[in-house]
Amino acid sequence: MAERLTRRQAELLGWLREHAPRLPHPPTLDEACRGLGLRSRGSLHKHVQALVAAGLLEPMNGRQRGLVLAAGRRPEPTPATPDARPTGAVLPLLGRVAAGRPIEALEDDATIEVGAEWAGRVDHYALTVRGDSMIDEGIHDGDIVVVQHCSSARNGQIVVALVDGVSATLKRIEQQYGRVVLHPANSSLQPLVVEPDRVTIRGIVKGLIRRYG
Amino acid sequence: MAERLTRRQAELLGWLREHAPRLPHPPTLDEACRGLGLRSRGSLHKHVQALVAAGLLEPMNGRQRGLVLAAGRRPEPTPATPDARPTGAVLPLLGRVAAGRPIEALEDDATIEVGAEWAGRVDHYALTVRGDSMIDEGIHDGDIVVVQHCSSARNGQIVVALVDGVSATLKRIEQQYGRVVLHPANSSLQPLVVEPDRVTIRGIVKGLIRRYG
DNA sequence: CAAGGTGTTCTCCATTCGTTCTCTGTGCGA
DNA sequence: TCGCACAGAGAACGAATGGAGAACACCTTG
Repeated sequence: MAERLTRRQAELLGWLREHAPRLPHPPTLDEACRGLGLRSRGSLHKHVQALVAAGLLEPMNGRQRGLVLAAGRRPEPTPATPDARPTGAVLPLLGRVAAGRPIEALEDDATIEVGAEWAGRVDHYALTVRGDSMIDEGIHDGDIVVVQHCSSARNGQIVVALVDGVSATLKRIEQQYGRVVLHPANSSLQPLVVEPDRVTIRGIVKGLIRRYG
Repeated sequence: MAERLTRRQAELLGWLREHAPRLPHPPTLDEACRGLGLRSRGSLHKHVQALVAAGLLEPMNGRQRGLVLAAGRRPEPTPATPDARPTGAVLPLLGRVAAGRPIEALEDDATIEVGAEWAGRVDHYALTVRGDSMIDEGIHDGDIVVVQHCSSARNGQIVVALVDGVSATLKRIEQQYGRVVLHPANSSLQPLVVEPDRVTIRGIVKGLIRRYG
């Protein structure tokens, strides 16, 4: 029973975990074949049987569209990868940052799980990006940026900046003598030039996470 | 009793849940037939009986307009995903993908730690992006893309595509009848139009990770 | 009463889909 | 080199599913 999954079995399991929750009905073997790039139901069926035997799939018993993940009774925490338990980090997701508006607070204790490279960074937090003001930097609406809380920055860094205490924006910063230029990365927007004491830096963008549908 | 609903039974149930509350009377079998695109009362009736047997519909007992949802005693709790895994995941970092060149293999067992949203996705891997061919999509040189291993894609998705078995590229795919258009997201590059059998899809881009200095 | 609407049951049919089988190929270790 | 585990293709079979249509019983309405 403690059999190790083969590569293909693990791929099938991963595909099901990914797709099954979003499908209106459990998939057929043919659909799973297409999902995995197979052409033969029969081949896939062998992998299905192995997963059923491992307790990871419900027995199909001839039922059509019977490709259903076993109910969670089986702990079996993701075998497949014999990984060295790389605990990810949980950062607070503080809200949204957009051009021209303050950070909207999200419902409290929203969090996002990020890669382990951010583990232990207690001075980091995450924001959801609204708007396209940084699109030329590849920061799109809906992306999540990882921000290090920090009140100063080097020129060229992308910062969360408050102007006059409001209007949190994501901008590339350029600090010159006697003035600060906040560059949007969107050719249809103008740089903002303000006196240094009107600008508050709230953090430096250190990472970006995006998910595609 | 614990039988799973078939596709059609589930569709009928969904139709009833959507429409019944807005109708002045419970629908007749014929009305439900039209709603589901059926022509035969008899066929629909079989599905109705199955739902009655499952306790999801009130027994009609010959009553006219007797198609009534069973009283809400059956909440049918969306199984959802039983796992709330707060652990990060390790994906293999297979190499680099660029416009016009095959995937360069990296030294073996290079890995990257990603957020827990990718945990258990054994069919996912990561690639480092080289070049600017997708810059208008916000995918920059040096970014890391998370790719789901997959051999087919829907139009509009960003895929890792091989043309003639070589030249792994990151492109937005558009599959038309008899041809495939691979769109770079860079206004200085032209879309690539090829026959479907020359294109091999190696995966679908599902996520993006960037780190700023 | 007749007519039409409606639920019920039945038979017949087509397609989908799970299952099993054989055959092939590949990589790996003894 | 052989054997074995893994992987895939494809054919064939039968069960599950889904549908059409006819026939009938019951009811309401004119």
